[in-house]
Parts: sequence; structure tokens; C-alpha cells
Amino acid sequence: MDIKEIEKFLKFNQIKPSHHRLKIYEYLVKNKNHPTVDLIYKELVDEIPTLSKTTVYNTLNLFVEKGAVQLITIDESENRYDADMSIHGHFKCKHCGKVYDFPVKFSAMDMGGLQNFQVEENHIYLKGLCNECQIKKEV
Amino acid sequence: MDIKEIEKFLKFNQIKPSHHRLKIYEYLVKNKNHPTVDLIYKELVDEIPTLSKTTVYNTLNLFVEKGAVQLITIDESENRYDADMSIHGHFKCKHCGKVYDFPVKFSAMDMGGLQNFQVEENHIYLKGLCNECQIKKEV
DNA sequence: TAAATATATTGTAGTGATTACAAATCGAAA
DNA sequence: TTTCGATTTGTAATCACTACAATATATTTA
Ligand SMILES: [Mn+2]
Ligand SMILES: [Mn+2]
Ligand SMILES: [Zn+2]
Ligand SMILES: [Zn+2]
Repeated sequence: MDIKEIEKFLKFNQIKPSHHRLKIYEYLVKNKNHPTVDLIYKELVDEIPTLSKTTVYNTLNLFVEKGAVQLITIDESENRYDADMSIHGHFKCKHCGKVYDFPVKFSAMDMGGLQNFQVEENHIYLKGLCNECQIKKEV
Repeated sequence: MDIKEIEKFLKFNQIKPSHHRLKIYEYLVKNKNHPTVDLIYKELVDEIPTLSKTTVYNTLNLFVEKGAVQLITIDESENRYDADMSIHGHFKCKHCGKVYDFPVKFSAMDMGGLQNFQVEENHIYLKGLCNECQIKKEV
């Protein structure tokens, strides 16, 4: 996804593509880490020295509101963001803190008990030890 | 689950069953709402006038640490707690805010992509409109 | 182009949930 | 009853996030 496509995508989602907005969305697309506001700010402030953390908050809230980005509440104290809007699961390693994506067969989640509930968002969060961290511990 | 059973349960999980701890755990078991710290405090402070909010925080952190209670991060700004440790899903209504339980066929979540990851916690959160709130809107 | 208007960004102060910590209280032994 | 460790409390601090007014930037109008 190059900058022209990002611009199109934002416009399509009723978001005026300002320079900061382009850069923040680009960051999310290029780094499929599931960053916090603080991380996004720290990573971009060198390239955009005038960037304010408030702008990062404002921009991400706008993206979520417009449905361009999803809010991930896998952490208990900090919100994370993901440009991948497809239904997929997240695994957070309790040791290294990394958040991994994994595919989800969604048909399986049939919500047996809840008839006539209208689902708008799906969040599937697992926590434990990632492959790499297990190997390190075994040594 | 009566008070004697609760005492046993806490002891089994290496938690000394003080009066406050018993009451807080009892609250979680009897009210299967998925309360925030603030709600638990407000509901119990009449019965236990000396109760401090810090104690509610301390106690819930202890419960989670000992594996007696699970932390639910379905909200983006407040933590919730659940005495039901079985694997089940949570649905939060965006309109009334209520958090419902629903059964989950866990076999379906096979984590295709992530080989050799050790899963310790499962969180399945859905958000949307609950049955009752849909009916109200249709009127 | 220049003035007028709208929109985006910034900085600072405020809020609200959570934690740190030391003092007070409680409770089980000795 | 005294002692000693654990629990509880109250207060201050922290940290993520928001409110808001001032400034800067972009867009429209004349
Ligand atoms: Mn993802
Ligand atoms: Mn539940
Ligand atoms: Zn890891
Ligand atoms: Zn509802």
C-alpha cells in the first residue's frame, strides 16, 4: 500500500488525508505490530518533529470512529490499534509482550445462548508464552 | 455457593479468607454481572462502611494473581472482573453497556498460524446491540 | 492574489482509573 | 495480654487519555 493508495483509502472512509493522518495510517500498515499511542508517537516524532501526542490520540480516535482502524483492548492499561480490519485473533506473549495475529474460523463462534443479538465487533484475545520465549526458557 | 464453600475455595487458591475478601468474592459469585472496581465498592460499602476502594483493588489483584478470578478487558478504560473461570465469551451491548455471557465451542479456535504457542488465557469479546436494546429501537 | 472561513494541530491543564506507600488496625499465636 | 505478621486504610502519586482554547494550516470566496 503506497501513499497514493493510503490517501484513497482515507478519503473512502470520509477522512481528510492530512500529512499527519497519512503518516500515522502508513505507520500502522507498514508495521503490523499492534502499537500503543506512545509507540506510534515515539516512532514518528523523529520524522515529524512538530508532532504532538494529542494529534496521535485525535487521529486514532477519528480512524476508529470512521471504521478505518480497530481498537484492541488486549492490554489492561493501554489501548492498541490495528489497521487490519479483517476478523482475526490476537495472541499476546506474557513474557516478551509481542502481539501476534492468528486466523480465526469465525463460523464456529455461533453465540449459542444469545439469540437475536446484533454483533458489530469481534475480539479474540489469547495470552500465554510465544514460541520463541518458550525456547529461550528451555535453555 | 455459601460462605463456607467460598472460604474453602479461597483457601484452596492460597488466599487467606479475610472478611473483606469473602464479601468481595461472594459479590462476584452472586452477581454474575461483570463489575468494575467502582461498582463492587459502591455495592458493598453500605454493608461494610469501613471498606476502602484500595482494598477492592488489592483484593481483586490478589484474586487474579492466584487464578481465582479473571480480568476482563472488554472496556477500553475500565477493568472488569469475573468469578467464572470457565472458557466462555462476553458480549457487551454498546447501547445499555450490559455484559452478557455466552458459550464458546473452543475447539474451533485452533490458532492455525501459531504453532507451539502455549495458551494460558482465552478472551472472546463481542460488541453490538443486545436483544432488548434492538427491540426498544424498533419501536 | 488577498481576505475570510473552515479545519487540523498543538500545548496545557484536567480527569479518572490504578498504584505506591506508610500508618493504623486486626488477628492469630505465644 | 503481649507480640508479630498480615490486612486494611487514606493519601499522594502515576499514567493513559480527554477537554479546550490558542495557533497554524488549508480551503473558499471575493
Ligand atoms: Mn492484528
Ligand atoms: Mn462471564
Ligand atoms: Zn514471547
Ligand atoms: Zn443493550
